Order: sequence, then C-alpha cells, then structure tokens
Amino acid sequence: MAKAGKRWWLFKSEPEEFSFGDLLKAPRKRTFWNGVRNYQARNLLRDEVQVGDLVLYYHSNAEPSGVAGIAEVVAAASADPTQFENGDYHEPRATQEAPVWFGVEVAAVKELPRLVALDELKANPALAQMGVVRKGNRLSVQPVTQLEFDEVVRMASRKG
DNA sequence: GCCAACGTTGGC
DNA sequence: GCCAACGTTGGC
Repeated sequence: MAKAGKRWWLFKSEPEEFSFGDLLKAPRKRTFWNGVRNYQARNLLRDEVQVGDLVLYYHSNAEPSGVAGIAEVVAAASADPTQFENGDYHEPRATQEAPVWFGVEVAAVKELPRLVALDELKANPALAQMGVVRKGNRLSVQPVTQLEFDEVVRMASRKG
C-alpha cells in the first residue's frame, strides 16, 4: 500500500442509519465503517484510505442531504465483520481467510457549524468536479481534493 | 413514492 | 463475453 500523503474523502451515510450525531455519541466518537457493498468503494477503503486521512461526513437520503461533519480515519482497512453474520450484509462467498468486504474505523473530528447542503455544493463552481454533485454518482466512498475539502469547511463557517 | 442512473447477475 | 433483466442508490 502506497504511503502517499494525507488524503481527503467523502463518506456517505444515511442519517437514519448512522448520522454524524450518532458518531459523536458513539464510544470514543468512533465507529467501524461497515456495510460497504460496492467494489469500487471497497477498493478505495482497502487500498487507498489511510490512517490520518480526513473525511467529509455526508448525509444521503436526508432532508436536506449534505455534509454534516468531519471525521478522521483512525484504523486502516480490516474485514467487515457483518459479512460473516446473518442479516442484510451477509456475504456467502466470504471466509475469514478471504474476506470480500472491508471497512475502516473513523472518529469524529468536529461537527460543522452548519450542514452544507447538496444544492449549495452544486451551486459552487469550485466544487464542480466533486463526485457527489454529479448526477448519478452513487459511490459511497469518494476521493475529494484538499481544495474541495477546505472549501466545504469554509462554506460551513458562512451563512447558507 | 417515483424513477434515472448505475451496478450486478445470469442465460446464452 | 454480451446484454437483458433485475436490484440498489439516492435525489427529488
């Protein structure tokens, strides 16, 4: 795994499942990012996401959808335990020796002063290349540039 | 709840 | 390996 510098990401979560507020309330403000069942997102988690990377915590399927907070990667990828359990996330092809799905551990860094809504992201020309503003992009783990990351944080400190 | 966009599955 | 059918995501 290449140890390039720090990277920046956007992780999507449905707040009804696990919101940024839930992360703040979690023990040590940490959680294991489980349930990713898309190969492209898995490959990013497994091969690219590193300890120390910063994450825009995005609420999807929300009213409104948008970036709610900042998290940090605190543990690199390991097997997603839910693939071995009965339930929605079960993966019959997975074995302990050859897991199929991976996740990382993230910790809350801070809640943004306000939620930066998707329509604001779309309206900002500086963010035109962000995956989340592009139609049909469903990837739940997306790389963002440092400039994009900083811009979203800056927007949160200003009035919507 | 609708449905566009996209990913996955499986027949051939 | 093609591609139609199906399932899922997620904005609206």
